[in-house]
Amino acid sequence: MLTFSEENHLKSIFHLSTDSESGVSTNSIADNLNTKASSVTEMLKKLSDKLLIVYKKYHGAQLTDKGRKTALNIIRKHRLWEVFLVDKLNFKWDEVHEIAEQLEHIQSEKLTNELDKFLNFPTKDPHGDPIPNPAGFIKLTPKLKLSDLNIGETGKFIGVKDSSSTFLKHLDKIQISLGSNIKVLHQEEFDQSLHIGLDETNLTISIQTASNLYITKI
Amino acid sequence: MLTFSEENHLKSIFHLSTDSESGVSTNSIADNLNTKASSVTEMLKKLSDKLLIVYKKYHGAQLTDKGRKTALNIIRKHRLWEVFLVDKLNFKWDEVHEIAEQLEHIQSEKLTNELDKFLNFPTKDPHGDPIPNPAGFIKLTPKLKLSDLNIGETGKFIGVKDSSSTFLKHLDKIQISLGSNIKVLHQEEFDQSLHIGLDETNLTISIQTASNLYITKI
DNA sequence: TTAATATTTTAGGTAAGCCTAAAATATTTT
DNA sequence: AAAATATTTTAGGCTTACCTAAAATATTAA
Repeated sequence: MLTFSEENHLKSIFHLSTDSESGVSTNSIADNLNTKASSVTEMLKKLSDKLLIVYKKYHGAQLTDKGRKTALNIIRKHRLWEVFLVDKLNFKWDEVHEIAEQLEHIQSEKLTNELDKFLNFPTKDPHGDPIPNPAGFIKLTPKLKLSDLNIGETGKFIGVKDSSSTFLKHLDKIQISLGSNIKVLHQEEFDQSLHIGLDETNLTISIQTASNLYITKI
Repeated sequence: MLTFSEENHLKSIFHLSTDSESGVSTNSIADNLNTKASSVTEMLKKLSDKLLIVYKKYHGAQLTDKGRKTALNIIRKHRLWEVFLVDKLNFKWDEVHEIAEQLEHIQSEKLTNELDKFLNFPTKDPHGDPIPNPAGFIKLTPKLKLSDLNIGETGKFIGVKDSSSTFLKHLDKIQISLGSNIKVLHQEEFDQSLHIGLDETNLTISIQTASNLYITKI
């Protein structure tokens, strides 16, 4: 049985691992969890003792198989609860993160699996992120951003990099939603903003927005 | 924002208050929460500082209005989640308590109220206990036990005193369920066990069982 | 390849929430 | 109403999870 703090550290290490291949740095975890490096060091020792990570002083942390499975189970719960909140309880996609952060720590394998069944075995959460299966398998899709496309190319919007409420509300406002097909028409030299085609309309989005949209090429 | 431990103490004081009118004793709270009297004393001071209870040294604790509202909100969440687990996720009534003990601490007023709506505003949990409304109002029914009936009287089974998994499974086994009409036919002198009529059949139940069944006279 | 800088760890401190044992107070019995 | 007993509080300790500041190590720049 892990504490909330231990679970949060594992989750953080998992998320930061996908970006960088080698060990996850103490500072990056501290930033991610809004805590201090010294606190993270302590926790890394503890997680290492529990065989959830491999930790070499001054060289960051990497999840063991056991640690990765544990992290994925927490992420599974987080994402299933998000689906529940949006599909069943009328929450908007920008309102669910904080609540799921709490719900992801509820311990009951039966609960998780019954919830999964009740929701009809969803494969993605409301932000387009894949939901791990009970065995800890997750279907990772290549992380191509809209800002990576060349002029003239079209992508299908499949997920967000930044899932903050602020960003999600911004997308709602400009009416970009999961599944939208987006064509890159032109890029401004001055500020790299992109003119895009979305359904029947054209609009301009900032490079900051574009680099937070995951897409697949069409 | 209260800690889990503070919430659990408030809940405990609420439950113990219904039995005894005056202050709830330190020891009874300690027993209820599987902790020690000295730990409870510390917590009572804290809750008193936060104006959630009135606490006089050596004379136990009583909830203030604020404390009672807080306790009832936790109980509301607990019971709504129990309904969710049984009605939507196929849990049995003896399996939900431990999970609801975790879920009751989730903080989100919107979540609680949307859950309530999703469940169609239930008034009772799976054990027959009333669910407080959002304002902290609860409909307390007089706690008459089956063992209080006289020979020949009939009662409708509306709730359990002991909601342990062991007891609930026992009721399942002898096929007594919420709403059953039970007629007291005869009492054994030797061990006070009761012969009862239930639907078309007769059976014998121990006095321990009978004194854990809440009923209303018919 | 040494010096400057950045990162990480260690050392030592705090608050919450638990504990045991001893002291203080209440209650019950004689 | 005093003695015996039970309950509650206080005192002092422990662990977890934080923190700051100083020391150690790694990385980058000159």
